[in-house]
Amino acid sequence: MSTAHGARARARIEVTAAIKEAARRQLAAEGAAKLSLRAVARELGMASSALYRYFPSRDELLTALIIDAYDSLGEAAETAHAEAAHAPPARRWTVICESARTWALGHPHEYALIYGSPVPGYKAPDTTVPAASRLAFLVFDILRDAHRRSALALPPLAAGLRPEAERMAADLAPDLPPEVVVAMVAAWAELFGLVGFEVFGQFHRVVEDRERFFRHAVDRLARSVGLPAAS
Amino acid sequence: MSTAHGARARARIEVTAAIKEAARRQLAAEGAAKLSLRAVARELGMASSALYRYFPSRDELLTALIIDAYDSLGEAAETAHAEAAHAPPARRWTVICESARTWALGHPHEYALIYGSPVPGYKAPDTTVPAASRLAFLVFDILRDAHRRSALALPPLAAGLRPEAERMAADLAPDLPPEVVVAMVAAWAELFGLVGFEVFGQFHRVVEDRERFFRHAVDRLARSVGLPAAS
DNA sequence: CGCAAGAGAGAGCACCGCTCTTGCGCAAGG
DNA sequence: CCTTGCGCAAGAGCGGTGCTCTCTCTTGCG
Repeated sequence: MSTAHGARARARIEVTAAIKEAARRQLAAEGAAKLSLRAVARELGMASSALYRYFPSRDELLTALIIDAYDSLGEAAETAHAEAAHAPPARRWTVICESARTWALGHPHEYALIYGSPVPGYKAPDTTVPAASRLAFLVFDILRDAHRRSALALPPLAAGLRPEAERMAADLAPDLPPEVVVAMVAAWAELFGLVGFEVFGQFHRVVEDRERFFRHAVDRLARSVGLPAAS
Repeated sequence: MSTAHGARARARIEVTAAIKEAARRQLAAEGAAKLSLRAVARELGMASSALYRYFPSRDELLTALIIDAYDSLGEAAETAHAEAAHAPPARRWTVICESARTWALGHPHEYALIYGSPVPGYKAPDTTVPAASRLAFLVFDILRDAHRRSALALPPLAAGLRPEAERMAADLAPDLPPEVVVAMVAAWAELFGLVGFEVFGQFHRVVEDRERFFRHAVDRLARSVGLPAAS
């Protein structure tokens, strides 16, 4: 089905890639809301209607860009993490957080696409899930590793939250203590709160030394999920 | 100039309000990106060009909606806080966080407007700052109160961050310890990470008992800024 | 080598933000 | 009371959008 049996198929793949590339360029320049099929077509020197041979709608093109964005972020984190693979868990957590921040700052519009306000009327298809999960896998791996070495302090857990915590753990990481899973999910959301505030300019005139600030906050997040202090 | 000398001025005020209301309705239905002057005009039964008598551009209308959103959120939080004015600081923090979450869940599109991805090509004017500060004032008041009662534990602060911490404290709350200011700003961003993830659907199939989860996370945030445990 | 399938072009629909001009009607001033 | 000036709405129009439909022409597969 896929593996280029034929020049036709190969040309199709190339044009598809060119479209995505032009779209990504436009995304970076203007943002998702201003992504325009006509402008992409103009840039490629083809009629706007011709694009519909490759993407059935603007939304489908957006989906492709979303998946690419998740993959780009995931790959950035994986690469950064690989270099610190043998560092202590807390250090690996920091590395991942910082690579996420760096990626987000370098690709603000793509970040907005995946962690910003959802595009109204657009429902992300399940196709995006695997790409979106890459980062999470990485983090849970770190926690599992720490847990295996018994280097994980159990965060406190409100009594009333225990059933939900156990449900979440069963779904996400059955081999980790529910306390850790809950703390991790919260830290996850909080991490993207920090990154989002910075990327979206909410720290303007508030935080100046953002790198250090982020590093500090992420350190404290690590502690909140039970990862021992380290740097 | 302003104070209703004449039916003319009053009509103007009413029409302005009607436009904002219709726009808000459309915002809730379609999102900020799809907010269209023509649709608003259609809904009000007037020519699209007539709207420009009231708002010089779509962006100005957006600005008005943004200010209203900040005010609406601020007022919700102030009302909730007033009812708990004499509770211990940690409780007041919880109340504010929960009112912010409740407001955000009830006004997702307005939330996206002020804490989501920035609208491309739109630069928020300084006019929005006062409205945006209402919530922050409230929180700093709580911290000041706790500090006055010596009920504030100093959060740890990375040595390298101290200069920045002192700069931030001087800018934001000179009467609070820099450690607390830094922790508060981080908690602030983290809070909106939690709220944003919930509002934008990122917790779908991950967290089910979101109310309790949020409450738990916010409790831990309180502790992270030095507010003593309480409920 | 013939021909169906695929690719692109172009016109057209309904919508968008925004501008400029025109003309109506209200309200205050003489 | 009448008139005049101004606030306001409307309409046409510009350049843009996503998307559809039809038509032509190329191309590479059987």
